[in-house]
Amino acid sequence: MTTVQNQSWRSIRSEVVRRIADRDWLPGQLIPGEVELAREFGCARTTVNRALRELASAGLLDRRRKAGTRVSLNPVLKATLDIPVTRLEVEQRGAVYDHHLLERVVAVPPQQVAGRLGLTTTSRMLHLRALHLADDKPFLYEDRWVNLAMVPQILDVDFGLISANEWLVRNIPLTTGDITFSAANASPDEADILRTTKGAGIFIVDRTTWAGPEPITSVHLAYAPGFQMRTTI
Amino acid sequence: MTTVQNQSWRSIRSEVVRRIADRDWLPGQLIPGEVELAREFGCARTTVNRALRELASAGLLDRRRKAGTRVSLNPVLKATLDIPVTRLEVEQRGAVYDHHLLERVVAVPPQQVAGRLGLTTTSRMLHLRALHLADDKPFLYEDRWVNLAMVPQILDVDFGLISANEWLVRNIPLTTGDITFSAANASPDEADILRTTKGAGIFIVDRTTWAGPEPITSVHLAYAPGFQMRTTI
DNA sequence: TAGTGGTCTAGACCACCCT
DNA sequence: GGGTGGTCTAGACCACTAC
Repeated sequence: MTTVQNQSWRSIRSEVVRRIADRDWLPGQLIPGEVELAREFGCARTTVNRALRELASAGLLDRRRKAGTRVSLNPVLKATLDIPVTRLEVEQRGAVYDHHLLERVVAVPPQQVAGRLGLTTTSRMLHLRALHLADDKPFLYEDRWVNLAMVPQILDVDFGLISANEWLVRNIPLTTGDITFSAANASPDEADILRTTKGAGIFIVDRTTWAGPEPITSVHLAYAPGFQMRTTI
Repeated sequence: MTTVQNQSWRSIRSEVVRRIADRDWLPGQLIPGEVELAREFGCARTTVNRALRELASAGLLDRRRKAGTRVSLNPVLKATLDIPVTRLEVEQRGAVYDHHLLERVVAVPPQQVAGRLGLTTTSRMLHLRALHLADDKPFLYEDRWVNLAMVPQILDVDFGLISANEWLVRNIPLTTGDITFSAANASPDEADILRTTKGAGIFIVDRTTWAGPEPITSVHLAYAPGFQMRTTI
């Protein structure tokens, strides 16, 4: 047994990754316990625990009390998407950001939107439609409903100065929600707004947001053709 | 000052999240140091550190030595996508999985593919085209190139038994890479294979995979219309 | 019920970097 | 220079669960 001294938890993590990559430890195989690894690496069990815990949360290891730690059989690929405010998304692409408010009206939302938000009542909500521009070209068409019962102060916001997107992020911290990504064909309206042709394949994001148990907003985003969302694994 | 005893790091995390949500601590604001919080919560500094570290990695806090810990000004929304093997993706939707190999040939890849993989040579690669089915309906069309210099043993695989996707995950552990999500209009070929109409909006995933410094595979995935990718924040 | 990982402690030293 | 977070230690108790 090789004993390596003065290893930080990162080194231990690397070594474990190496053993998996080199197939010293095969998928599904039980690896030594924390105590034994601590002996081998010449460090405290806490340090080994830190390394293995990180790898487990990354999906590379499966850990269970009493059962021990195994190399994952089906290492689920985890892609982390950073979804910034639209303004930053545009600026990160090296373009100049601008946005236009297309519609701002208080109305009763369609059944579909109310359902997504878990609202059975027919209470009135704020309906916003906006176009986000990158270098004066259409980038993203946003169709949003905001729950006025939760965010009444949004009625006073000047959306010429700040987008609803950005205002909500700044004023309603710590929201949870779900996101759906899909593809669609541009409707005539969407094609007109995004200055493309009807039927063009467009990238769609639907997001519903909650602050604790209370629904805040539901938004439908249609990106202009050519849009790509990138990430690294 | 309220002192709470016997708090686990999860409780501390919750309390910090509450203070941010309730705006006791405003975005950009410096929060108390670990030592002071440990005093307040009646626990060891290590425990506070664990809680704050997790929140920092979630993007909710910004931490710097000497500068202290601040509430993030622009909490970037982080969506984590779990990308399982296609077979599991289908089965998780409650459908029966099947797949057909459409083409399997060794050839020189087009310039675009070689470029993505960082290969300037015109070395031959394995070209695979396959259709993944859910309940006998087209689910995903896969167009893949595999670097034979790195994975020669893939020539012996019977892709009637296991998809290339699954074989690679099982036999080349620990890959890195990049993923691009986009929308497109189905080409005549794609429409034919996916049994849809030409021009239908389809969800596209392009993934290039590396094992350390060596390129392994580049794959183009076209999902059947109606496909949605979901996640929770 | 025994073995494994999960967590907490009290203390220590160090790296970083703002002032 | 000094204050902050980053990490490590040695030990302890506990929760879970396979056996």
